[in-house]
Amino acid sequence: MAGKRLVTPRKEPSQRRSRELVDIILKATARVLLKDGYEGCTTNRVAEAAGVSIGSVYQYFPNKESLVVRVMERHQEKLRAVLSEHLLTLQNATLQQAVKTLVRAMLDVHRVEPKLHRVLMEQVPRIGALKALHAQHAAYEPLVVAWIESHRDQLDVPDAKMATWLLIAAVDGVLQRVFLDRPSSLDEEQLATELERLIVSYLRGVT
Amino acid sequence: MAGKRLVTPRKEPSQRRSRELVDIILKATARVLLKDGYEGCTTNRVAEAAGVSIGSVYQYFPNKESLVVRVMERHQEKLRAVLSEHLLTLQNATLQQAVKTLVRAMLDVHRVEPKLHRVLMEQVPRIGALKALHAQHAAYEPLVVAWIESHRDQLDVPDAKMATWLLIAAVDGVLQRVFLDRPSSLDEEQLATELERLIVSYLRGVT
DNA sequence: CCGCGACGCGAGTATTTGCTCACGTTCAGC
DNA sequence: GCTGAACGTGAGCAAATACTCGCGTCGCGG
Repeated sequence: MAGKRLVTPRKEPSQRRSRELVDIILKATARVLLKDGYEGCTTNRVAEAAGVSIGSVYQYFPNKESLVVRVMERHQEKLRAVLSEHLLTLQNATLQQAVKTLVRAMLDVHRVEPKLHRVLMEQVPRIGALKALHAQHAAYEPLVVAWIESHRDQLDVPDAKMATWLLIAAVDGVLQRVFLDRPSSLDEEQLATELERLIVSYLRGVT
Repeated sequence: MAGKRLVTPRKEPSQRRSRELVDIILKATARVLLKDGYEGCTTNRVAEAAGVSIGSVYQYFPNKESLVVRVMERHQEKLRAVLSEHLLTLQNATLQQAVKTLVRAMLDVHRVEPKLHRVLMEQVPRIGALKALHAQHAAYEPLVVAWIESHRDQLDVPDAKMATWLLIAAVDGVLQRVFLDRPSSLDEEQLATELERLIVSYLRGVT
């Protein structure tokens, strides 16, 4: 009988006023997350920050978790938009060019509302939405695999799937760290160059 | 006047019985973390799991956070022990050998109580202890930097510090991911080999 | 203009949480 | 064995939290 926790809205807003309300609530949630972190992000505080009654919040969100999940989803939609835009340009590019645009793309992705991104990555305990994030990453994998396989002659990669997984994990790990510690001494341009070197070296292989 | 939150014990256990008590409490905390996650890890539940009065918990721990912090610290002491042991062997090793032992070392590190490790990494919101972890990583950086610089003739690295930072971030990111998703299809031996390839390629450079 | 459903409100509730404190128990030194 | 300090207990408190519900308001089809 222990039903799962709902994260879907309990009522779909139909009139314009209510759709705006939902937007206001979500923006307030993001603000509270930034200001007070996840632990301090209570439903009452969100309602207050939104200038909205707590009852109104529960009209469209079944519980606290669903609020944060929706904020994450919205954020990731933006990220995906940015990434997709870049990915279009790498159809017929050289190895160097392709890697370059990919690295810049991922750096760009992390520049979308970096503070919110940081809080979401850093503080939000792993709620369901994180699986969605990994699933999204996984969605891009076949693209990269295909690209690698179509350039096999220039590369030295025994297992395209493995290489893809490894590269995505590595690059993502690096970016994660850059935007968590933000070592100010770190020049972003240099970082990009080195990341490119890392990827190209690995793909080209050595004897 | 808003004092910082204490994480140091409010009273040092002096007799043997009480020292054992502290140990029991910390082990119970770890168990509860595993079973109920961070959110579900309440002081009352920890006391119950330890078969100990809630009052006894507060005799040695000033608040809930300090419990988790101590668990993290203990865990990391173990990790550091494992890593240090491995690092001793790479004084005068070839590039290939050194990288190999390093990769194995880091894989080994993640095998110490992996379930606890996962919960700590995944669920524990970033409390003070995480900074300690990064500081610890940073502590090993100079070692690697020195090693790189002493092997400069065999390598192609413009900036040793940058390269070190990047490699540690990348490898750590990969391992993080391995032990979070645990894609069972992933052969650990193959992963180690590929990680070595990644590192060696980057350090050797390509034209 | 009317009526009804969607909308918005916020005081209030039930529960949970971290934590205290007054009191009983064990231990070490004499 | 006696004594005082260290230890251990758990009922219970103050505060916070997620969430409800009855009521007033708005807006759209007719």
